[in-house]
Amino acid sequence: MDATGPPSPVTDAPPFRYTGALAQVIEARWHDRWDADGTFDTPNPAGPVGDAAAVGGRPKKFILDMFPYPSGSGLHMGHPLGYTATDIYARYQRMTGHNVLYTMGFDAFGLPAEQFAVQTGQHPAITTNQNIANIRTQLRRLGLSHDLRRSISTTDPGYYRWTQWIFLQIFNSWFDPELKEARRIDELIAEFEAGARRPTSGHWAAMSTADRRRELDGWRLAYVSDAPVNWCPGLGTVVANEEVTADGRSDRGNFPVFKRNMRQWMMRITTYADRLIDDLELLDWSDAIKAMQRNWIGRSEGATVHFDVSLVGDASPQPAGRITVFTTRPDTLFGATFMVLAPEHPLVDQLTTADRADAVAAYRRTTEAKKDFDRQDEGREKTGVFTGSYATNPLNGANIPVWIADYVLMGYGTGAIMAVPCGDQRDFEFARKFGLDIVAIQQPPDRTLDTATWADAFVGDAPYANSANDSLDLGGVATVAEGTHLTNEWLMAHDHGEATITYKLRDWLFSRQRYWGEPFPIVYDGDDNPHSLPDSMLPVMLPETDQFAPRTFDPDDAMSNPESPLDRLGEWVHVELDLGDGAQLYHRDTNVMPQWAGSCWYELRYLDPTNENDFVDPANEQYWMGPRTPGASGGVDLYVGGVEHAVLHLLYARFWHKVLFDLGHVSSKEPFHRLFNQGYILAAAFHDERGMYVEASEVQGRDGAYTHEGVSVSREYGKMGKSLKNAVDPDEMCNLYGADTLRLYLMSMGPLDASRPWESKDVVGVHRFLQRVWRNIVDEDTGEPRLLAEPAGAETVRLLHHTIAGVRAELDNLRFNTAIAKLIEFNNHLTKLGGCPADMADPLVKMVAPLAPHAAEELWAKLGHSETITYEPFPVADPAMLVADEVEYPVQINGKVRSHILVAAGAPHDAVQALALADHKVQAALAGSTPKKVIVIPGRMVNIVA
RNA sequence: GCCCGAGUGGCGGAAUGGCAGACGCGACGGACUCAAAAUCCGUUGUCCGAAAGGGCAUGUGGGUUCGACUCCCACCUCGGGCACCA
Repeated sequence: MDATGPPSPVTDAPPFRYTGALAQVIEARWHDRWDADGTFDTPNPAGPVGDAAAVGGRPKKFILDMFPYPSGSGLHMGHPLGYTATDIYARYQRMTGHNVLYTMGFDAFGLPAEQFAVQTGQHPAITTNQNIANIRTQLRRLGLSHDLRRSISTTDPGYYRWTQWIFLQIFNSWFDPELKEARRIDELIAEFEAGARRPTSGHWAAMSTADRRRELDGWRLAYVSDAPVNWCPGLGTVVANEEVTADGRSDRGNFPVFKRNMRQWMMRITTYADRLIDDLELLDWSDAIKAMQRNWIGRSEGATVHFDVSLVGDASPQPAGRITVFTTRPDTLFGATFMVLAPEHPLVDQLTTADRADAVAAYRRTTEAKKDFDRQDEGREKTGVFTGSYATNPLNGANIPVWIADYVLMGYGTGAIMAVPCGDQRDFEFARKFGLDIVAIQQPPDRTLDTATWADAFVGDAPYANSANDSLDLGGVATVAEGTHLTNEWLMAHDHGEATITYKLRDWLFSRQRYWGEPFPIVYDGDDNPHSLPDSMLPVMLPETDQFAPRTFDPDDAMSNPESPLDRLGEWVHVELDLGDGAQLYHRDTNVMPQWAGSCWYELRYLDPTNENDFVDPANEQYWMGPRTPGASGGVDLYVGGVEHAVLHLLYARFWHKVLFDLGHVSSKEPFHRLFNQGYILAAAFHDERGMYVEASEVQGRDGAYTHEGVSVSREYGKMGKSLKNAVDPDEMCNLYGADTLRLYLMSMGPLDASRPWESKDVVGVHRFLQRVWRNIVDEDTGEPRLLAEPAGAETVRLLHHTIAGVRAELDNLRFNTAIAKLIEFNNHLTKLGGCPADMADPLVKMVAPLAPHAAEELWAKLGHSETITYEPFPVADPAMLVADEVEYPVQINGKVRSHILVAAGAPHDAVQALALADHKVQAALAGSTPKKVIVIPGRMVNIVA
């Protein structure tokens, strides 16, 4: 590749020139100093690291990174990108008087550590700790101003004790549909006992203990369910919907995933669907991420409609029954000319007539053979079979055939649809293929009502036709919204349906058959009823074993069954406990929690990392997270991380936080008030003729042609990483230039939220900048300060204040690239003066400090200061210095700049106009003609309309 | 198909509706050097021109405006997300 080498070993360079080598000496010195002094320790209002006096009246800022998974290959360049941004912001906030909470933890449970452990035979705890130690070293090297006392790892029993505790909070809660919030299960029991609420079936007083237990389990926010889940034999575990790719494979390992009914833990996240959507309004997140979350939750308003149908099943002759469908267009019900059920719909057996039995069975076999993702291949020709049964259209009494087809999915809505071929393209195609009726119920512009002439379905507002019965007439209705409203009222009044909202979001599958995760704080009695363990028995420690490999299967063996590694540990599984009814035998839950569990609440533990009595002291939570104004969300002030967590971590964490809020454990409605998604780092990647990637750093480039070991290769750009073999190691960059240069380069590449291509040859630009700042202040031969004795002139002072105002504005808005550009401009000006005037040095170094903290600390010390620069006040621009005595106005004629005039600042409109018209270039351009109009924008420009 | 976002020099990028191209890389010229690297100074959108100066330029086509990279409409291209979602 075109990577330039290091600034080559300098033999005759001045001894105190700012080189990569000197930078590393300086940086190591300040890392030690910061550690020794506890420079970045941040006081809490309460608890072990509490110091109310130190907190004082300062405003707070909680600045958070998405914590890393401690991979064996260490940090990749995307980590320093986000971490540098938050560090700069944190340092800037400290210099503007804020009490800043900024630290880093490790999301250390999960599949890769376990898979590595299986490969090497080493316990995952050992490799995890080694990796964490390695990454700590890397983070330290970057000069990140973390409060190290607050660091956590999700694998630490002192941490996962509280993950288990929060799980039990959720387990022992239910969602009150009227109040739309979680409440303690005790309160539900009290409501049942008082008769204030009726159980789903029966009367509480008359129910057996077992029935009561079942009833309560049906309300819990965490529950065991025997529902269809994603079973991945290749991984040997079930996985969440969010972990299955669009083509039906596991996002880790890329194995096939099968829908199977299995007994698993679920979390009732669906009860929070509306709040998860509505509260997005309170958040300072990008529209893109908000849209992704809304899209994933998939709220869809419409109606359920019940169709009477004759059931022909042979079990017991059923005179009549009902098929319930969901539709977003109840107003088109008059046009429903047939119905379609998903092939696996439970009513299909009963609906299939004897003469259709063979055809239906054959069709169901073909669809079963296909995996979910094959069925979602859009554009595929529609397939389906008639069941032999008919339903009645409730609006017009029409007898309409009931079909089954795989374009209807069991997993959405009710698994059945009313087909309105005139108004739905899929139904239209199906009707055309199988010769079913298509009745127009709207009069589209440019079409006749004869649907035989239609090429496709019509969707939109248009006058209704064929849409009236004795009690409902859509004749005069103009819009879909109004038609929907009227139809819904009719359905309600005639007991044929009601307005309904459905969601794409499913409940969260929360158990995994792995070893390296949090054990469930749950035991089962002899009847397999789950019991929560009391807080005093937490943490449930992950048992020691050397058999941590999960049982995996042939990736295509859909009928295999999961076997958790913990199942094998009989001595751990079977326990005698006294849970209040005397000592009894129980067996433990042998699942572990998914990797997302630990990251659902880690920001809260940072607030109070060593608290043994509570997951966080409420006083600390209120101080750091609490809403500052009534109705606000509260939460972390700035959360920076990659967009890849848009619907996984960010949805799960919001859900847990909301439960904790409802139960009164936190004062903030949302965990992350402001979210900023950094862009990806891209880099050139090279592949040979076979499409195999080659190590990008070994590629030679000449005249736009590239070779690797003599073989011609092609260039492309892609996300920097191992898979494209184009990774650049942060440590390597630190070795070449020092951490400050790497930080500046990462920040100067472009806006933080944009993806940007890494170009190693460009790094030298910001390195030269630091070198010039250094040289303007320090003598390269002696290492002593060499400031210009004479004070800065008016122009320099004015530029300084412009720079201060600009840099502040850029840092406030995370626009680090332009902040750096403004500093370079100011420093270039000083360079032209021949050095830094004595009165310019302090403000310059302070402005550099958040961006390049090590160099700034060193310069600050050389300028005679003994304290760290960390808490020095950031320079403030003098407004008086921002206005010039004279302003240069561009003078446009018809929008094109023709001349410039110098005008005293604050000159009146007429004077500016007169000066502009008197300008000789303007005179020449006007050539004697009289301007039609002259526009003067004060302080900006003049435009003459000729 | 739907939902986000982006198209500006050779490259990364900068511009509250007000002088397009800040800042950096690269390139070119020069200084230092025996030489090279490193460093420093200068030039650098493009076309015409010796110069002064002028023409053309922010994906394409329209529009609003005294004035548009910026706002509106349509389209094209690229990136990201979702998708037989009823």
